[in-house]
Amino acid sequence: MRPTISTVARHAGVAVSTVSRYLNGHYVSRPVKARLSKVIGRLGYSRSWTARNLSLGRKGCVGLVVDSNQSPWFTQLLIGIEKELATRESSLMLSTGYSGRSDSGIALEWIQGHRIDGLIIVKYGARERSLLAQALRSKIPTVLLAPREAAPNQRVVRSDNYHAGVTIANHLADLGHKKIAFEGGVAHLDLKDRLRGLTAGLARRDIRLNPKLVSFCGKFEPQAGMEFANRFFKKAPAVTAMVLGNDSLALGFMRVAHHRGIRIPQDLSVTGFDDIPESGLVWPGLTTVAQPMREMGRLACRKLFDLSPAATHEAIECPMRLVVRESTGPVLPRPR
Amino acid sequence: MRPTISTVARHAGVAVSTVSRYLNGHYVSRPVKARLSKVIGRLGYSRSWTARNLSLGRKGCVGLVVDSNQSPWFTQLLIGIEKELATRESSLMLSTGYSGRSDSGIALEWIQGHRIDGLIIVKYGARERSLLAQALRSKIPTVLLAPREAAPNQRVVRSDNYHAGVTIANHLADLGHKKIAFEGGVAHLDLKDRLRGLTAGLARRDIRLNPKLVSFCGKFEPQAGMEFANRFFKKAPAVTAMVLGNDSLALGFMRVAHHRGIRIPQDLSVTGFDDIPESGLVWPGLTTVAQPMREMGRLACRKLFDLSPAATHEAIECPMRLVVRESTGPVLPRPR
DNA sequence: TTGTATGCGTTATCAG
DNA sequence: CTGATAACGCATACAA
Repeated sequence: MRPTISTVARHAGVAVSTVSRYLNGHYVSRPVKARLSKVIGRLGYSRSWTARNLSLGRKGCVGLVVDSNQSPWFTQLLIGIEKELATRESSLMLSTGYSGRSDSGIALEWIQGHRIDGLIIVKYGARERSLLAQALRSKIPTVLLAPREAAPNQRVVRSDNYHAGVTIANHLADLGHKKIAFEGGVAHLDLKDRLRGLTAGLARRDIRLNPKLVSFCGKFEPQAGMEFANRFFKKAPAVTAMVLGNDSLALGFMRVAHHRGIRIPQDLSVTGFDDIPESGLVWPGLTTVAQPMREMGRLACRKLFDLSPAATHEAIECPMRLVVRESTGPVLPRPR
Repeated sequence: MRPTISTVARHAGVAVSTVSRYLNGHYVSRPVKARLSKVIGRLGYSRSWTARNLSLGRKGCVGLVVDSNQSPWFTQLLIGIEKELATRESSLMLSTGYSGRSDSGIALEWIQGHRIDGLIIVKYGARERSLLAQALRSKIPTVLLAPREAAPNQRVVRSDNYHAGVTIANHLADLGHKKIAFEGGVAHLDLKDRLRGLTAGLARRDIRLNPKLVSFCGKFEPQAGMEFANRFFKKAPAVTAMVLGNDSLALGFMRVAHHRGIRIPQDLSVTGFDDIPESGLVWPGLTTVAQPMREMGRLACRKLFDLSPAATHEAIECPMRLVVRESTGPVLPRPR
């Protein structure tokens, strides 16, 4: 039998309420304080969170919902969240969308079972709509981290995709590129912003992004990047730089390029978005724009616990940082 | 105010105990059953896990402790664990070892705060010793997933590293390799097993692994693989195949190889262990031996809830699967 | 400053 | 089959 608060009370010869007050840093006389400290140490007592939460009417847990295929994103995000959560005596409950089902069942049960105080949904999209609806109905604070689609009047933390696009535009323009193609993957909010930024950034440098060289293949996986690459190289458009909608696509694209003997960046510069760990691992390393996942995780927690009305109205936009590696280079005079 | 069990009882005109019995599938008469079903649906009632757990004297949560730098491993592992946990009305609490501290503070608090029913420690090593000790003291069932060091009489799930080594040995021998080098990274239990298997497997094919070509650089990161590669290529030993202790090292190694113009696999075959996602993403793809992480996660949960004495004595060893990609090829006649 | 009493939402043990 | 009632371990008005 583990010692409970009443065990402590008995051993110290006081009432449980006194112990409770002691534990919560309220009024206790010096001598009693000393005695309790001793008894607690001797018994190795510590509070039961379950009981404490029940009494306080809270859960001491926040839920995190994330698609299972986001592995690279993931770790950084977790670190940020955990660090912030530790401050709040709260811990993390996790659900990856493992089930092939279209809804996020586990998280729904969290809500219905009153197991969480708040919810963070990563990359909110169609599959998570019913989840968000349920959270709203149950009045569980929810923040959308890098949502894929708009959700009005919600707590949102995202990265500044528009300026990321501008950044890529400037980088490529600086290197002398004028013939540029874009393949975005899935036409989500984020991706549209990236494209808008790219287009605007290039325009500012008097470069026009040919609409015929802009596409969305509808997927995000490296495999999709490979398939796109095969189509792309078959047509072999006169292009000196290829902008992919994210790093996964870009890595798949580069893999095929190597296979076909295309030299990067001499024959073709390639860029991505996100800066997943793999991007620094391949050769040539992928030039990309990094999302500050760790920071975003941390901000998501803050916003979750921020009950001011402003929280649900002002989205936080984190700046993305250009990471120049070897996959981009100056335009060379000789043709491909 | 959310409906509680007594709200339901009142609306249905029965006692709370009856509702409880209904909820847990015990004896209830047909008419009452029907009435309760209706009332619960109308009220949108569902049980409070906090209260339920308190009453049942359990926590409804298992803790997962994992080093933060294991990202690739991670997702697969989580999927396996979650799937199994869902069966047991239990959910997952997560802690990555973010803090630079040598102990795993968050998990310690879980134990002390009685927040978890069980604990899974991934890659148990020196940093987790105090955590395991605490878990034992508190009698919290714990399973060690792919431990780095031995821990007698514990629940253990690992992969069969010895046979993985043998598998690599056979693969290379089949391709005609005789001059083989090995760099293991950190000399953990797993790595020693891999080396033992490799050595034995090669010996069975009458190939001797030259001890001078066996090393442990003491790290596991791609960066370490890169540093090792630089040293390796400076000495340029007469070797046709390089076996790295894990995929991260191998990827770092290959990156430098490319950079130096070494052709893989024509000039040098390279293999790793683990099959992290990146290994299939680079070109050439890395030949490696896959750990069935998903399955291991699932087995870890099973073992956690298995209270038979056998559980703590027989370690589960999962077979690893050879994944042949482009980084290995036959030995070519012409020298480097 | 300390003790008493009550509530948090369930489950389980009893009688009836 | 059903209904009181006592746990579960802690927090907090309120009274002393």
